[in-house]
Amino acid sequence: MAQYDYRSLEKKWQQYWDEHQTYRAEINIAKPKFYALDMFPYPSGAGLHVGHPLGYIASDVVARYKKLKGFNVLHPMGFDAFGLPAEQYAIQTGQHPAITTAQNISRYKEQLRGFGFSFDWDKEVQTSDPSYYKWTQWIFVRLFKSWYNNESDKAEPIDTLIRIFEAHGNEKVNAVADEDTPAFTLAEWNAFSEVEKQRMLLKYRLAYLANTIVNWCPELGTVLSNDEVKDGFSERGGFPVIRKDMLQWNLRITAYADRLLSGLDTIDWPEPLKEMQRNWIGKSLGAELAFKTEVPEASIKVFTTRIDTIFGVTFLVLAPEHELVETLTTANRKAAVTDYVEQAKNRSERDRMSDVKTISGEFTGSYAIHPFSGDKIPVWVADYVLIGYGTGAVMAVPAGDQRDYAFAKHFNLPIIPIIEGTDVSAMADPTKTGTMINSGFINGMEVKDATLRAIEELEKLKIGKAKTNFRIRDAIFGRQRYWGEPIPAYFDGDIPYVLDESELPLTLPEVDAYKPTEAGEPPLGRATNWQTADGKPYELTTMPGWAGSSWYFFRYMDPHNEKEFVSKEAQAYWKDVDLYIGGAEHATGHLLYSRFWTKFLYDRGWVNVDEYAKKLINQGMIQGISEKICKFGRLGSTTSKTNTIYFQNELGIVGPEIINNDKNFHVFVSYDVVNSISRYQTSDHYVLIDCVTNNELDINKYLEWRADPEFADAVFVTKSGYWQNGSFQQVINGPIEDIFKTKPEVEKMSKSKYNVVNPDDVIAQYGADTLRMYEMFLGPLEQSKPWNTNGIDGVNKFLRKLWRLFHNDDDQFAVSDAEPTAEELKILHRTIKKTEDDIASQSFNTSVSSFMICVNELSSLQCNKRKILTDLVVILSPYAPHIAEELWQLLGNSESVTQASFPAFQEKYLIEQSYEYPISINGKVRAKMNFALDMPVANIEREVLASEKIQKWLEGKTPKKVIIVPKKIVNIVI
RNA sequence: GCCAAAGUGGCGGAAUUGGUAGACGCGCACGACUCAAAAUCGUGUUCCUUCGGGAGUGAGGGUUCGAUUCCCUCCUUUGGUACCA
Repeated sequence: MAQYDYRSLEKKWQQYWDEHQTYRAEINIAKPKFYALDMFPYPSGAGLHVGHPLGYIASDVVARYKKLKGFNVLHPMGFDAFGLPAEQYAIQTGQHPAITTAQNISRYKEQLRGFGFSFDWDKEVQTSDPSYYKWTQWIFVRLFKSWYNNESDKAEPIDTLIRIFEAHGNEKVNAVADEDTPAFTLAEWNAFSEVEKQRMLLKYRLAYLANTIVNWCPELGTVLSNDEVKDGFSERGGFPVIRKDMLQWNLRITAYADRLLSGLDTIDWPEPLKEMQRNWIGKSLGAELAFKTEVPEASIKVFTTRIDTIFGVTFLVLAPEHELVETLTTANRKAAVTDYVEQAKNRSERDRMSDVKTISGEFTGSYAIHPFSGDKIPVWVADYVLIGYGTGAVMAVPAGDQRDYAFAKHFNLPIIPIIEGTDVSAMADPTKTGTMINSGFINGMEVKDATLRAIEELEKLKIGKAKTNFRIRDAIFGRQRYWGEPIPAYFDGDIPYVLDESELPLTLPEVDAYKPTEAGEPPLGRATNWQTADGKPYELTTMPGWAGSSWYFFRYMDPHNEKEFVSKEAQAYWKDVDLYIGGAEHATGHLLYSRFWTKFLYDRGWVNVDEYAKKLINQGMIQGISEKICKFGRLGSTTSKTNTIYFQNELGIVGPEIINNDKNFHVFVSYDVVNSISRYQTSDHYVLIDCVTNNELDINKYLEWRADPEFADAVFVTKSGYWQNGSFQQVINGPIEDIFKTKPEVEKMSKSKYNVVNPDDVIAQYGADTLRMYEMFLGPLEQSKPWNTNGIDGVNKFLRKLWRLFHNDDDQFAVSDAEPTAEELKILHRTIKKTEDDIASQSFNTSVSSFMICVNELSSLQCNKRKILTDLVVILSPYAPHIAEELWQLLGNSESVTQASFPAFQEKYLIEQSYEYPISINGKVRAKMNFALDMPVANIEREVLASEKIQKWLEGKTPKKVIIVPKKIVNIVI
């Protein structure tokens, strides 16, 4: 093999790596570890497109580099195999989702193999495998058997809570629990029945069952988490989502809100992503207080961040779903309020959001009592108050809050200014500084002091206290679906119990269909015998999609362990992820939940880290460029401005030349003439990207792709004529322009847009090494960019050039054993240094550039020195492993290049003897002069000023100042 | 609306702490080799220019001997998020 034949070469080495298990990672105490992790994919039926592997390539480069640097590298891959598409497919076809999933996984693995990744496939995990989800269920069981102790600020076994109850009741317990948890004494606890005890414990468990308002998607027949809902529609499928009150499994992630927030400061994650998580957690400091009403047992709790504005309260507002709405509504307001509440409840998320400007609400007829002034304050119900945030009720301060202001204006409620100098005649003033007025005992105070004083007073009167509120809600942990991990719980009456560890995994039962039962139960309701040995029914919902992905990074460390989810030894050695690469779209989903699970596992002592990923990089998305053509809908008669084509009538007859064609046929118009006829109805249609080059449609290819007789007579109108029946007709005088323009658009790659670029095709044409290097070369990793094959030839050319460095004109391998020259060493060591720096800062694109420069320079020096080329192959191998292996072998090495060590750059080759200084005068570069590096600054100055050229520029003036920055510049100021 | 990131040739994109803007690649043009093509190699390529030079990193202003880089105002794009009290 003499030419660079990537096809056979890449196949050969991929096989070699498999056979020799080159990338097997075993615990080795003697070596430092490095854990490079990719977000594992959901194996969709469409296979990989060129965008998916971008992050994998980057992590592979780092993994291979770290290995060369002497690290023991764990670089695993697996599959997030439970998911909706496989289930939807199963519902339609009756094929078991496990079969579809297995097929997709094997296709994915085949595709991934083609890239030459250094994955250790022995570590593979699949979340849908019972030997994996056994441990997902195990963690769920542990969550159920844990509570959150605010005193120790961590999760503890539920037994410790029971012991406290048995000794003291719950009066001294400081735990995270349901809002409605009542206080009870030791005596009361002991008097509880077993059912009552269990019901009470459920209020403390980290996995619990509760009535929750959920995002219900009727089309999908399941609930969705907040991050699965976009603008009131389901993320997958785009079906409408409504709010519904349901009994649901939840995880008490709110217990960890503060630690999830503070933990962000300890990890090296992208700042925008951290910010997203901070916003999602939404910590706000304020106060909670209760307003008494005329009904003795009904006091309204509100949360506010502006307790200083308490004297500006002129009304209270309840969310329509608020439990006190019914109690507080007076008889004469009943009809109106009930009507309003009904209407608000039935509105979908979408309606509510698109309609934020309409002000609506109803007066309940009741009044609350202002805690300080004793004034009567009307209580309203309005849907601008959300039941899901704070207490579901607000104290309205029209002077300080724009929404309250608008509401007050609309319903003619009073507005009391409470900060001196603010103007509330036209809008609210949310200023947070100034002196309080109209404010009773806090009059004359600054806002800051007023806040403290008001809280003090609330606490004294025992009607309120300072409170931290979080936006984050507990995570709903159940889906009414088949294809997920069964929740390992059963019911005795209405009390849930979890299975014992020894009974796991609770495997998915066979069902006759994958859709809900007639009675509307989840698909698991179809399973026969879905119950414990003594006949207690199992839970029918399965876990949400994010369950399996919340801890997989630990399983990779020890995937075959049947006794533990990860052994103590494996976890102690691999510890945490050193580099995690994946998309930012998981910011408030997977990346938050997995941090939560890690902290829980840490609290209970099963892992020894409370953050699992030290460093995270979000790779950008590679988008596709879709191409559209313009089709005419309705035709009339006009002359376009730029040419003489006539559009005659309704039938789609294009010009006088083809007026005799009275058939109804398709007319497409080139995009460079569309504007001149834009008053007609046109529509855009996607075109398979293969039919388009440089925004020009290949009409024959297009018709071939459509393969539809209806298109046989289609007319394609261009600037100077039209194309029909295989030939082009010119209809105007002048130069022929038969170019049919398409309109490109950068969008997400998707089947329906015909813009998917399959990596298999690119690999077949250029090879995996070219594709790997090209994806790295395309631009910064974090940035999203459209896929564009325009530059791929350049990378391929580079690899061929590299190959030729090792071969003579007759394509025979030929390297020289002569000693390298200083210049050659300089080129090599500069490249080594650059490669190291670039990998440290993840600037993979400039690294590829530096290789190109290196090879260009070496080949112009005709350098084929063994000593240079050996090191060059090693530093290139993380990017282009196949060609590197081949050249490494040709150089006479018996082991794989992955066994080599990364050459250290030597400063001595890089030291410059002299430096060419740009000489600038008042900031403009006017000349260049060479000086030895050790030349004193004073001497440089003297020589510069003495030079003729500079003298000319100075025009006889004396410089005010001469600035010399070593190895940078000489600047003369006149 | 709020939060975040980003605006540099025909294109993708470079530019350590402020120090020769446009590296590297694509594209384009010309040339060499060839009967020819492919491949390869070489030269040029921000714009304007009277060939002296001038302008130039979204717009405007500021700090500086010197600004793509720092500060202020504005514009545009892309993500995220929202009656969050």
